[in-house]
Amino acid sequence: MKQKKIVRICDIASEVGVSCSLVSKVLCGRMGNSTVRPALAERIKSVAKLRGYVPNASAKALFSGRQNTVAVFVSRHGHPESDLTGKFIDGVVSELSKTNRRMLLQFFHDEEDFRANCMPAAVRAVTDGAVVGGFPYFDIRPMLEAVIENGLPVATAFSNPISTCIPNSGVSQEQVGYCAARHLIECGCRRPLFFHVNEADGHLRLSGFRRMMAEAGLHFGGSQIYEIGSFDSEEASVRMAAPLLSKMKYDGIAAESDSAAVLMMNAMLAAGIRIPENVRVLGIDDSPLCRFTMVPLSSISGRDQERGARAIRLLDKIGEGGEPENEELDPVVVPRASTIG
Amino acid sequence: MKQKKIVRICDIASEVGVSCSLVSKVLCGRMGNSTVRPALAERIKSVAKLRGYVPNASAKALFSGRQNTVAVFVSRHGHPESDLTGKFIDGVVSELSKTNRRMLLQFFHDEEDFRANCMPAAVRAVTDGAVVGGFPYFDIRPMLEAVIENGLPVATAFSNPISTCIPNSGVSQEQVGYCAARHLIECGCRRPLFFHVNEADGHLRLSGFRRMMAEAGLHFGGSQIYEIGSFDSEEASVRMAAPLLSKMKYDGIAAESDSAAVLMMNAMLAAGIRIPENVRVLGIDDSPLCRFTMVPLSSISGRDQERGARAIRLLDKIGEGGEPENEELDPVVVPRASTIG
DNA sequence: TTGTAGGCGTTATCAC
DNA sequence: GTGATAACGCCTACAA
Repeated sequence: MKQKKIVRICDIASEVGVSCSLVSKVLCGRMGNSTVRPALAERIKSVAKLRGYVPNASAKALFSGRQNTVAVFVSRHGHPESDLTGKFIDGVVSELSKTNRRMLLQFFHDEEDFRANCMPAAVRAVTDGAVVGGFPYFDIRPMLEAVIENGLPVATAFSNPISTCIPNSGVSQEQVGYCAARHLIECGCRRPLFFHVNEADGHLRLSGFRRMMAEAGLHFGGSQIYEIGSFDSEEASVRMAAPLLSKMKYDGIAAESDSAAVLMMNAMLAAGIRIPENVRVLGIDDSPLCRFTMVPLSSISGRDQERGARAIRLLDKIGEGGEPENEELDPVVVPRASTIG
Repeated sequence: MKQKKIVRICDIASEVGVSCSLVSKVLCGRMGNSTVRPALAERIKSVAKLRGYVPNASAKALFSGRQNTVAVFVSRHGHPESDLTGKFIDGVVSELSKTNRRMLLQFFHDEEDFRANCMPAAVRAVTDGAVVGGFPYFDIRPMLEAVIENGLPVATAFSNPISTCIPNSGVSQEQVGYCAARHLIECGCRRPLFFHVNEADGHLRLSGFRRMMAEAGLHFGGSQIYEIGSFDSEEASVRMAAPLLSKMKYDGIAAESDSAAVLMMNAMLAAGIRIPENVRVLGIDDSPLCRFTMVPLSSISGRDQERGARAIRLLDKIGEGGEPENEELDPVVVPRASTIG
């Protein structure tokens, strides 16, 4: 493989017949106290372009002390079908590419994993900052704070901030619940059930749901809340729930995940219940699978892609010395046939 | 934010009272013609560890001329629900992390996009190689070959190699078709339909399917092949197909995507057809959604995660001067209720 | 308006 | 056994 020579600043300098420093100043546009004849500047630029000059990133990084790399840690939680991580990474990548930065991507599964793989000192030496997204493991908080103490900016993209000193690109889980209830009510529901996951943000969603129900003057009692345990056990839980449902009176279901919603929907359809005529069904996450269910599933989107991009911007802000800021996007309803027929 | 001082080799050297070069040799384990007293070596290592020394990646890269970064270009094709890119990236990341390398990730959607965003000269200066995966756009082949001419190793993870000078981590599409037919036959099918996508590897899958049918001595005529156009139009196509099906005689369906399979399955279930008792249904890609369909969907996996890791290894081989090698994994059947009841 | 010198952190070579 | 030195490519004071 014939390794074509990489052109350096001094190659251009000697071709044009000027000094390296002049070429450097012209090419990076920061002339300091110097000036150049415009014609010469043009000449330098055109030769650089002609020879395909590309600055050596390592040398730049060595000089500037910046790595042009951001560490991105994502916990791939139990719902691969939601493609939350894919959307998040999409957003991060598109934002980073605007400024020609690279990504050090690492997946983790729990606190232990995080400690072992994501936060070794190397991160400090190889990156300019870290963004953490995915499932909000509160246990990693002390580790993140330690990293910040070390001078490395950190931002999170959890639904809610996990530390006052870490900027977070979030989405209001209370609003998620509120939106869910509002949408169901707008679609005609009067007695919805809430499939509750006793994890992370579940209680916020539930309280938002309850708030909207109250605002609408509708009854929402304990019997309308069905606990499905953790996400991991949802499949089993939903199977157990299905027969119970026949004894209950309800005209809508809001589930805390698309998968739970789909499993329920499938069970109801199998039992001859019509969706959305008899029961409206609403999920959370706007998973790709929503388009392919027996009745396409309405869902609430947490705008993960946008939050990925925003996390990077928040990171940059504190990198420039700003105070940690939190952003909170409002979730949006993505209506499909399971609620609007 | 109190920026804790980053410790360098010379900090350790002065603390221990030796020279930088000795510390460097000891810490990176390459002593050249030198030797050290074991006790001193221990001392150096322990101080380095104590102070949390981490080598500066930029300086190393500058010296060695290597960037410790691999460019990863992925075309996010039309099937986000399959999570193919997620699996692929997972594999790539896990392999890269073994050797402490970073990733420059870029998504592209078509040839034009690729030209504009993925192969600018910068890639050459910032990475040690590039891996391209996702949907196999043949149009990018000349661009990749040009990159190779420039001395940058490239590997692909397309189903089939697109160039003799580019190593590929593939999966036999002919085998995908063959496996699909074999699985259906093993499940009792005698007259399956094949939902054919006239794109990329469709013809290979079809010929593999046909081969197995022939081996089994079963008839497989043109009326058993239903063209659903491109992936983009599959939703519409399948909707049109559904009514036609009632007039056809068949006991199985192999579709070239999980989504097409699911759409068909939903249509059949709605028409009162029982799955798998009346018709066995099989998809391709082993998408996350397979677990959540009305009847869980059997599917053929192209082992994308494994192929991501292998692509990196192939890249490393040619980076070390090896000849381009192709690997071809065999697909595997992931059986679920839609075929095995 | 242009050039020179020094430094960023590391490593390999060679001298002591 | 250990240390001095140059080099990797770029950038910025400062000198001319």
